[in-house]
Amino acid sequence: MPVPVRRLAGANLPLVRDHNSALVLDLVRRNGAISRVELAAGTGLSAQAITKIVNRLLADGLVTEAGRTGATGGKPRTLLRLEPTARYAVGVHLDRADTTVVLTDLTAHPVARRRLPQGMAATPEDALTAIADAVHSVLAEIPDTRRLVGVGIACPGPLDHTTGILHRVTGLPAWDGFPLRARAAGRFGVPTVVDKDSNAAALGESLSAAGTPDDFGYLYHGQGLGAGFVLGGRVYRGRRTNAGEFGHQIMDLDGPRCPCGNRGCLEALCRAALEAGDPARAARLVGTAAVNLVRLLDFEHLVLGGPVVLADPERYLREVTTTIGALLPEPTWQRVTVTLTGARADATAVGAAALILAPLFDTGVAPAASC
Amino acid sequence: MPVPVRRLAGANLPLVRDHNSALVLDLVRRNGAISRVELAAGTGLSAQAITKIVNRLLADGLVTEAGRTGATGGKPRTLLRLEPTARYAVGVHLDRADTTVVLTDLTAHPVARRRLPQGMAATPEDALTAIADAVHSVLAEIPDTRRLVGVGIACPGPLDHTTGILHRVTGLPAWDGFPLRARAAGRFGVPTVVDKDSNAAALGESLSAAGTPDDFGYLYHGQGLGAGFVLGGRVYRGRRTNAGEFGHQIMDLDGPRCPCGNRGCLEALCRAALEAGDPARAARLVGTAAVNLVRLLDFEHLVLGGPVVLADPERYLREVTTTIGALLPEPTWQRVTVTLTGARADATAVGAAALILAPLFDTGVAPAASC
DNA sequence: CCAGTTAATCAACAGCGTGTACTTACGGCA
DNA sequence: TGCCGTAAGTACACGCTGTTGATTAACTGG
Repeated sequence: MPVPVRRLAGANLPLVRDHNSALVLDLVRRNGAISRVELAAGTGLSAQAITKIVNRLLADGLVTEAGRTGATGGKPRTLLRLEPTARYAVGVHLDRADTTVVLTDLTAHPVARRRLPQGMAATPEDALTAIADAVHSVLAEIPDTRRLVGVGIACPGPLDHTTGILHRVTGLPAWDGFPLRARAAGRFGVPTVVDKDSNAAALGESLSAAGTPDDFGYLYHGQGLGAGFVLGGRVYRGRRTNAGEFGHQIMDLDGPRCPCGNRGCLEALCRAALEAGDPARAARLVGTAAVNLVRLLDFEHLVLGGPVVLADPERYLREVTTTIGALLPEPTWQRVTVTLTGARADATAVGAAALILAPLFDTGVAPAASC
Repeated sequence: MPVPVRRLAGANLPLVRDHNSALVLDLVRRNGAISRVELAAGTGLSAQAITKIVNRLLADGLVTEAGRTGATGGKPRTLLRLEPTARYAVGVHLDRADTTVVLTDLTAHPVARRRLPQGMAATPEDALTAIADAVHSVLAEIPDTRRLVGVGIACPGPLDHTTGILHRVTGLPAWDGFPLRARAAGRFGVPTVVDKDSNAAALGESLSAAGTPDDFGYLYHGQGLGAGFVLGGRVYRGRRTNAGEFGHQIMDLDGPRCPCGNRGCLEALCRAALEAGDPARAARLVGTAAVNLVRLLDFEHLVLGGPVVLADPERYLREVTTTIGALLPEPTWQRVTVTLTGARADATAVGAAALILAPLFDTGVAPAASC
């Protein structure tokens, strides 16, 4: 039988329910405290439907009633909030030199944290063992282990997010082809997801920062340079999870050779600047590449993170911001805002946890940006 | 009352129906001819649901039964096809120097075509009058005017797709702030949509070419250089319809000044190459910028269009392809395919019609790319 | 204390896909 | 020619969704 091209996407009643529940939960999350009336207006659903949905969420303990608004001549509105302790997620940032494990609550706020000296220099199995220990250690903070939604793992690419298999991680042949997701899931016994570090960090920013827009780019400057894109409120990974290859953007046709074989890659230029003791110039180069990015994807918001950024965050931010301001014309473009990642050094680990939390607020059915 | 952040997205029964109908219609479109069994497998819906949905589509005349497959020991499958004449759309490519108007059927194939000497050099009202005449002229080809879904208009940016208002079109102050969508809709009396030329062309490729993937980039090389992105089967426009600003990608930090004020913009480099009588070099420059694009968005497919490309399509295609091959490493990247736009000179006008047809195959509720 | 107003809920209902059972339509074989 | 096995496609009752229309809850103001 010829296999149809499109993957399953038929909608039925349970799916409608889950979608609307997630939609309401997402609205509660974004607004901090919100009334049923506003939920109805924000979703387009009737007040009656909101009542039913909220009752389900209350029964599940996901939201709680928290005070009421000042009345304006009628019954005051009851405010609803997320119950942070209703669910937890573990985020693992598996990096080259070390590993960070965090436990976050439903609001993606970290409540426990472990740092492991083992990174990807260790063998996969050794690293997994150390991670498993740390995961079990942080889980002691949870009142009821059943509240754990799952474990998210962020690590350097390339990798395949759908299968959770790592590919050719630079300089780490032992991890090439390692089925990280399957192995980790087997150890933890809970849903496990693997994603690129920059994707995770971007999603983490989306979930943990309050007013994060639906479209923005996360720029990670560490040993390498990567980017994570949130488009329409979701991580955009591309077909092979290769999206966000920021470091090898060709910025200078006659530039210096990069180990990748090409000339004038952003990463090669930045490295040269850093080795020359000029981090400000590296930041300006990233700013220039960011301008290209803004022009391509119409971003109005960028988030900066990673060790190089955090070495002197304010200066890095300043250099990037002024570069963008200098290279973009006034009219529309000037709306672009640039911020530093909220979770600082733990941003990627928190983002890894966000990989697990995000589906609670988005069941995979979303509105279009069409006419 | 504080307005909730998120726009309406609550799902109810009618929406489920429309979504599933569009989903089925999309599967029929993509596969050319497909059986109910395959529709069930492809959507995840039960055979009974497919029966109901297909019956609705048959009643509406959108699909027709067309033969059956060879039986394999049981009842043979009945094949379903789109009925091309069931719906029509008009596409208008309003360009600087001239205007192209096409009428397409449901499959986005052009069935009538008019070329107008008036472009955006004319006053908006004069141009609209000429367009309106052409639109009424092509509508004579339709058996029943009620089958017209609407009119799509593609023109150079910047513009706002949601409002249909043009902004600061370079060198055409008369059009600045012109509410094209509203004015055109008033004249035609049918749904009207306005979008950037490159966005329209990209969507047109998505709808008219058979095996177009869900994610690809359309590169337009004409008077300027623009790009249109189809991500997850939909045009990605960004918040202000500014996505796809490809011409002012900075490719050479020490390059020549561009009229935009910066140095080394792709457009400036290409223009210099063309003026030097070296179109091959221009194509290679575009190829280099395309490599950056592929790395950022993980594209496995690119489509080339626009006058400069079509001046010598095969050579342009060859130069771009070889450049990409030279700059991308073997392993994963090498899957990238590059093609020429199918509709050639009318590609943008056909794409404008596709803006109207696309919602028939996608109601705005779509699957996620999540775990 | 009651009228006016707004929030939230209760109750009956329409319509979606689903599950079970049935009909249709073909090939194979006697 | 007729029967059987197989697979496609359909009827019908059902569960569950959000919706519409009426009702109750909770506050302000006179």
